[in-house]
Amino acid sequence: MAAAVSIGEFSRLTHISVKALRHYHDVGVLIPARVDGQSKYRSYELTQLGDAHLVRRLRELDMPLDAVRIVLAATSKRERDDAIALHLEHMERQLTRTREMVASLRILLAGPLDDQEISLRTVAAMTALSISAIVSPVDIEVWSQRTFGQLAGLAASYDLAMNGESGSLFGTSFFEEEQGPVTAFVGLESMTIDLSKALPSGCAIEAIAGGQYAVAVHRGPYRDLDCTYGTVGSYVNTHYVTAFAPIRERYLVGSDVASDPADFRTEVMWPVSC
Amino acid sequence: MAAAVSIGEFSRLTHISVKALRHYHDVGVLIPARVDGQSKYRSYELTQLGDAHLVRRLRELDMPLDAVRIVLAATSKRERDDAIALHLEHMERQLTRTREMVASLRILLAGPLDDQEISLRTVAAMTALSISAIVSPVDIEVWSQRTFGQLAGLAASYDLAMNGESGSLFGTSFFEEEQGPVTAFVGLESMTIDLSKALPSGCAIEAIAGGQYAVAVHRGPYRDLDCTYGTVGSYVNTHYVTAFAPIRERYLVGSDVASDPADFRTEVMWPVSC
DNA sequence: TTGCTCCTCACGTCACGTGAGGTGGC
DNA sequence: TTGCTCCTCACGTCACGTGAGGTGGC
Repeated sequence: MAAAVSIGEFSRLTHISVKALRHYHDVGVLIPARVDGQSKYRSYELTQLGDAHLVRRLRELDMPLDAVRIVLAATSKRERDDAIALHLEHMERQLTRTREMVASLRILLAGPLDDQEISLRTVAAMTALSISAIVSPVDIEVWSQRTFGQLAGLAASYDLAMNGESGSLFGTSFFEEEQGPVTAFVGLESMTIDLSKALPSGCAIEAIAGGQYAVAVHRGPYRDLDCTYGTVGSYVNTHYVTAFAPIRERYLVGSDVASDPADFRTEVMWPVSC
Repeated sequence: MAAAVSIGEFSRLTHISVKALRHYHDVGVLIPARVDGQSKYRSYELTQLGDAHLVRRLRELDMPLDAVRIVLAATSKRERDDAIALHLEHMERQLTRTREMVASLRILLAGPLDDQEISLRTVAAMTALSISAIVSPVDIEVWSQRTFGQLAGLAASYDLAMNGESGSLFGTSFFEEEQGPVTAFVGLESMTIDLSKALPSGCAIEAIAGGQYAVAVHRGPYRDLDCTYGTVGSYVNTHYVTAFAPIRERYLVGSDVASDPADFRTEVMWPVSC
């Protein structure tokens, strides 16, 4: 039987506050070895120190308590390491995002971009291979990467000739409610399409509607798209009226051809009512 | 008079959710240019886009809304840049902390440290120059840096000969309640001390009590002190009883002599009841 | 007129922190 | 016996998100 200590002593041994320890007990992350039935005093065994030190580190890295509980519950060392590695990857992405945002902030503070050229364009309908889903802005970059990869793969395996166009449609709730319908599509050569093989669920061959759009080219990483949205949308709101249709992006230069996000070029297409 | 748009359109123009925009209105961060008296509909002017884009970036960088409000309220560009620079510095520290914690995690997962030698020591009282304050663990590193700098400066200007000892005392609430009394001290040569000049408030020449301690040397960054605390404290709890006295740290090798935290050496002194 | 947009509560989330008020153990 | 430690609520914090239930404008 290992030696047991009070919650206060355990706090000093782990550098975790007493309030936090009680909370970890409540949510089942660090359960005291014994709880006195009468006084409700908690006692911790010294063998729990390892877990506690791990919890402190994971929490410092902002791992959610649910994930921490899973790590501690892992029976094999391999399982545990995997769960942690997953979180570290998540943190990597976070760090990248932060770095990008700092860069983006510096650009914004440096002053407005050069006047962006805005043109009015009438776009015809197009046949395309598409995948749609409910996506939220925080996930959009990863989702797009994956989805355009899938689209290319599908087009190849179904022998569909792409016409080089690629774009996305965004339902308004994507912006207004932090999650909404997004359709990623690649245009197809207008040709007889063999659908003897059924497409996997979730993707479709469909007509992407045409319409009238105000268009500006966004240069740089996707993080800064809001500025170009502001420019194009301001223009439309000043001179025309926003039409009731999804906002559209058209990818001219993306990560498939440029390695540096600074070189990306994206057309922001804002629907205009005629 | 600039063109005005609805909250939904402003959301699409800024990539800020409608709920967030309403919240920013409530807390006075982004106030709509007009609010209809009857319908309570908010309208935003296109001139507010710049502020909104800035808010989005600052929030992505986790700047608190109170700070964001201050940035937007800044009248001069210089004032604004200063407020932002301050936050970026804060983020730098955050990133450093995260990197350190990842490293610390890897060490912890690599397995337990070599058996640490624990010795029992009776320490005599010592005359010291000290500064005390209520500090919380998140601030302790910065506070210690500053305070030991001050102590060295004071000792020099008051012609006090230091004996080379430096350490800190931690009240239990420092660990248990995430904030508590901390005393940083440097030992003085026992000599006649000239106190014709009064010491600045907050610091004192006092006797640091002696006592019996279990001691182990912690090697490496301060982030990992919890492990050594666990080792020493476990030892005491297994073989003795923790005494009612502050926990003490003694700095053998710190940032003044070593540039790499991996080379730091710190004695953790756990009070033992005799 | 129908839907869509917008509105205001009220409450939930996450990981604790902050007291208040009370008990147990040496 | 006195203080100290520990206990359990209940509520606060921060920045929104989640409905519910209702109104306004084209």
